[in-house]
Amino acid sequence: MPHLADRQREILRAVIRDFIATAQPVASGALVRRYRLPLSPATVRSELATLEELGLLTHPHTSAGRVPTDLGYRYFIESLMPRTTLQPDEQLTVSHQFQQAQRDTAEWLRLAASTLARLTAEAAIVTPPAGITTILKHVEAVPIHERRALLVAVLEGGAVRQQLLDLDQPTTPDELRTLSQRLSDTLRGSDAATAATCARSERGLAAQIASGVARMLQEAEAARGHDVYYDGIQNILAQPEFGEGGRVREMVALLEDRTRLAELLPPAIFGDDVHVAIGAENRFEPLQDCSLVFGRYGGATGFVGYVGIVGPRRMDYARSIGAVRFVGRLMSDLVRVVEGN
Amino acid sequence: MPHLADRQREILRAVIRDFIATAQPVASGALVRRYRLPLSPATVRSELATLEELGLLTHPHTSAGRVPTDLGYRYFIESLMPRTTLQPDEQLTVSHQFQQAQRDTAEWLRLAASTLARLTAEAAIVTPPAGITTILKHVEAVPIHERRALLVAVLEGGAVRQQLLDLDQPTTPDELRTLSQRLSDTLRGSDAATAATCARSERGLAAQIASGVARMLQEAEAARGHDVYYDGIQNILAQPEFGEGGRVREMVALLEDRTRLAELLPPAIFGDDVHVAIGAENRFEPLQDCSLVFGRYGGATGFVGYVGIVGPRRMDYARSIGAVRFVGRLMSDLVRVVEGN
DNA sequence: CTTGGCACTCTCAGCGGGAGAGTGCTAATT
DNA sequence: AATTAGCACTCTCCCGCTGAGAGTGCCAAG
Repeated sequence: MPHLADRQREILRAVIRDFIATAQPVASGALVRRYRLPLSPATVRSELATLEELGLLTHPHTSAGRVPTDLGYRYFIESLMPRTTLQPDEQLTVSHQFQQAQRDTAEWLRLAASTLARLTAEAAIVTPPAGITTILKHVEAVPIHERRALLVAVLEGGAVRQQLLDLDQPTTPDELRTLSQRLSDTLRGSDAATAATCARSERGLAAQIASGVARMLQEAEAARGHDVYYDGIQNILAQPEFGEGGRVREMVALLEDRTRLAELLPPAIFGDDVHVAIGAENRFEPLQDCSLVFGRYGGATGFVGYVGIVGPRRMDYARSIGAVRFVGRLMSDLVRVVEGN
Repeated sequence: MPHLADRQREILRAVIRDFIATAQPVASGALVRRYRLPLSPATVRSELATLEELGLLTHPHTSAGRVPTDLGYRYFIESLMPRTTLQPDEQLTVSHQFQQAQRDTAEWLRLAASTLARLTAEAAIVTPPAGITTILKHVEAVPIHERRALLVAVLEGGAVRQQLLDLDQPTTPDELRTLSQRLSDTLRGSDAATAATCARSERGLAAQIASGVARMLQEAEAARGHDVYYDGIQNILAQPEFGEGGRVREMVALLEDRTRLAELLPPAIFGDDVHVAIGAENRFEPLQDCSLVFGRYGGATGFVGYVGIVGPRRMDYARSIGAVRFVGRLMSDLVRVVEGN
């Protein structure tokens, strides 16, 4: 990261601000006018040339204004940007909505995605908390008729999975109830492998139910890859840089392909704080013109999920980072509540 | 609906086929060449003029080819289009996927949307089966710690809702189990109102749980409006007629606004068969350039949901209708299975 | 080091013209 | 009476041109 004089920092900041606001290359004259710089356009021009040599800005063509490079944005984020939080009233509204949505895992994941999309005016992505969805807390067999039952598994963290089971032998509701109570106690705390082992040591109906549970847990593990929530595609379409051209379609295709999408957020988060990948810094070819702002959330016991947004490089990073951080924190709180602390 | 001579029908069919395939106005010469008509372009031109007078075709401008009107498409669908079904191998693949996804309501709704989007290359919309989600089949209180429990309600049709409950008094797992068993028996078959009445006749912990159930059922009723699944937005972006311009954004905004979206499909289905709304036939302003193909699905007991697609007016109606019909039938089968017949 | 001045470059919108595609009409043909 | 060939006419689309405008880069003066 190059070292800059104060005046250069000031000018770089102004260029990026302006470009974020207008999506147009920024001219020396416009900078002087709009930011009341006590300098002449010529002086600003020479500073701009220096910043360009340092790799922080570019030129679309000879006689156009300046545009930030990935490195320029990076510098901006690291050392020029104020650390902002959401407005108190926004915070209040959002956390209020979250409190109302505790009830249902799927519901609050969807809420998180739509809230984030609205707050940032970008596309938002949320993955469910992993780990939480693969350990059994309780199982129940609900009779449908004498040869069929609905198996309902409550997982650590409150997620619920269900599966129909055709029973080998006719069974009364009472039998089923007793049996599922015993199995629920036996299987509590199991993951898929443990449940499968247990199923082998049982026989008859009990074995059938236990292996049904094992299958559900296994599916729950496998489903993690497909289970991704997104919202705010319209916000991407509203960006002038994505207005036309086939690029948008590829981006949307990526967002709609949950299997690929699930791989987008997780990598490369070390610390606990929000992470930013600018332009070419992310590995996904269709997103080379985009930036990602993402973080992880989760409880004390290490069940973590990811939450983030995708938008143009030219993005209000201060606000985006603030929003992702805030929503991530709210989600962590909720996970902790569900974990029972 | 005007009456047409055989030759006119033939020509109209050819025009619509061609326009669906190419998205370009269709010229008389091109028709003769491509469809090997035993006529001269001049003859075809005069027939085209007749069809235009009848309101089945239009002209973008004087020296351009013909384009179908809404009425033209309507005539095509009613009397020119072959009734087609999906290829046997497609049917097999799709129904196989559906069988694997029985387990989870949310999962198969999502699957239905993505399957339909893939089959038709349009955007797909699916609503959950209503009714099914508002009558209780079973309730279970899972202890989290002594003052907190997770209430899990299994609804008719196998949907599951859940809610955290802070208990007024410390309770042992065994107490909780006994209690929830009794309440499950009492409340089976209730809707929100009945459960609320029952809650008033109980006291202490039982009252708390019962009113929790009532609240969940009520929320389930309210949530129906928000609970819509869509997929295939990328397919809309791929259509040449929607390539640019702000119209697409409005369309996507409509799809992403679940509250409005939920109102899109239900109206005006009388019979059991698939319904088509062409262009201005639907009430939604941003969708005036689109057609909807939608149907309802459901079980014998009258729990119905809607399933459909949105695409450009210029759409392969035969295939779309076939796909919607097929997926709708599969979903009806699944609902019936879950209902226990 | 800063600044005014100036030449130079590049984009963009607008204009005109020519090619091409396609129609509509009319008169000839079957 | 229906069909067809011929032809004039219309409209779009593409191409190249041009002038205006915006903005830079450089240089020489302050």
